[in-house]
Amino acid sequence: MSDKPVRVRIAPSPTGDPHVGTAYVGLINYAFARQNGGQFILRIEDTDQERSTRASEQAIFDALRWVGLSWDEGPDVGGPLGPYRQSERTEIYRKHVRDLIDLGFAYPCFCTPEELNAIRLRQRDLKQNTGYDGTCRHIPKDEAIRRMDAGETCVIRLKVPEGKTVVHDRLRGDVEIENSQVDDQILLKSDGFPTYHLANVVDDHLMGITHVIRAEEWISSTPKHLMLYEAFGWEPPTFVHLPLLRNHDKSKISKRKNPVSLLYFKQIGILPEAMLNFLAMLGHSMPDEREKFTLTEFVNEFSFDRISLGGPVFDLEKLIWLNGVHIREMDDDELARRIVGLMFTPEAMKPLIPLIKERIRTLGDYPEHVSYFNAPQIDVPLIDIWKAGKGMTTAQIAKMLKETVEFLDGIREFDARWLEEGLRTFCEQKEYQVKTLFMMLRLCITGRKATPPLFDVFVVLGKAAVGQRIRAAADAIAAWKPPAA
RNA sequence: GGCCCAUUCGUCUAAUCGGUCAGGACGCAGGCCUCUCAAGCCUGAAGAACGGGUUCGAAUCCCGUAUGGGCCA
Repeated sequence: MSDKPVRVRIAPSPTGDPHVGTAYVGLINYAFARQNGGQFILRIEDTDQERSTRASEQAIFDALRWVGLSWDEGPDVGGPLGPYRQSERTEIYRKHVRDLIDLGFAYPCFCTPEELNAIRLRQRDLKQNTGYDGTCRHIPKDEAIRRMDAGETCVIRLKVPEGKTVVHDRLRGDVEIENSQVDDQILLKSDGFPTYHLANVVDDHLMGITHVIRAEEWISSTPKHLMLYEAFGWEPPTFVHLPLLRNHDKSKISKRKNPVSLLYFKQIGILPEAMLNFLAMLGHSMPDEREKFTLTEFVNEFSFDRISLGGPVFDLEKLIWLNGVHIREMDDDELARRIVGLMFTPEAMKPLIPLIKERIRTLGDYPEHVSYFNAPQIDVPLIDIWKAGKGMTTAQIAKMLKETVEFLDGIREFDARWLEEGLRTFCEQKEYQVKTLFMMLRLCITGRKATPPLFDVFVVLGKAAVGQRIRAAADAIAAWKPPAA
């Protein structure tokens, strides 16, 4: 290992809500950088033009700043080795791919989707490993370049050599993988955009990254990255593959089964320092086993040697407990400021006002009308939901609610008119009673029978919280027994 | 299905040179305190995936199996 100054990075994709996993991996990278007097870099991986948005990118900046992680270089703060947005670096990737072709480590592939599909089917029939069979590898280089320059549609693939590749992982030791297991990975897509693997390696090298600290899911693609370093003649960084955060059933953490949006945790009133503190306890422990600590303390004590490799389950209960500890130990004035900042700033209150204006008679009525907006969980009156079902079994109700969440997950725009129309159509198709479903949803997300218009409440609450609450209610009702008649 | 990673109470974890009644925390149960509810304090139930080895001695090292997970398809 060299004694170059430490430079690490996180590279989130700006799709959807800012993810708790980004904060987790960010925290470890941040701690390692700070501990070693190095730099922590934020790079935006927006090569998926379809799904990336500027709004999502901004939400990542905001969420990381909210938890208290700051970066030394990034799209918004600049830096000497930018640009830090991959969509602004496509020329760099194209040049490097050109070099790879010249050196014989990559080749253009003209196979059509139909041909690729045929290859896959044939391999499946023969019970071979699936993967590109290397047809276009054998096209002579000058012919291939001529066809490519003539504008024939193609992708550029990595020419995986024979042999095996050893990944030196800081936490797991040497991991050997046969190169025959590695596909001739696409490096550059036919639209001229790079894939993750290429962009990642090129950027990490050009940005002087010394340690790639990322989630375990990347370990099996590391051989591809190593081959690229080798092909370019670059020294690879140290790889550190962190355990993956898990749902309660141990699968990789996902929004279907767990709240994962940092926006959600903020909304229900998790303190940013508690959020970070909690994440720091997953897969890592302090030498004295203390559970409450600050970011600075974590930076001082963090060590790769104290990381445990079993994928930790994200336990919301414990997060809420820890948050309570932080609240109790907080200075009164500070706590007051935090509550005001969360609930009573003009910006935070504004969306709630139209919903309650015609329902309050004194200003003092305000709190009871908005109490469910920032609640971490709703005490769902199961008996009322059951009664609203008018004879439906709890299993039927749970099924209906789950289907509704799935429907909501797929909805394009989370806006009141759109939601109502969508759900009415949904009821028609499924032959559910509109009134019944709407009352149940009201009970699920607010715990009450009387509320402002349902879909206005949906919009203010946001997609993450709505999905979370309905899911929780569905689980609760499924496990509940109605009273005997 | 192929490859890879992992495996200590339900959950987060400790014990890093093999010797511990396997410790702590969340949650759960019971109790104390108390106008209620929290908080706080006390007590309790709860764990080494399984099978082989190595060793005087294994949670700890090795092998196999199982289970979970990830990636690719």
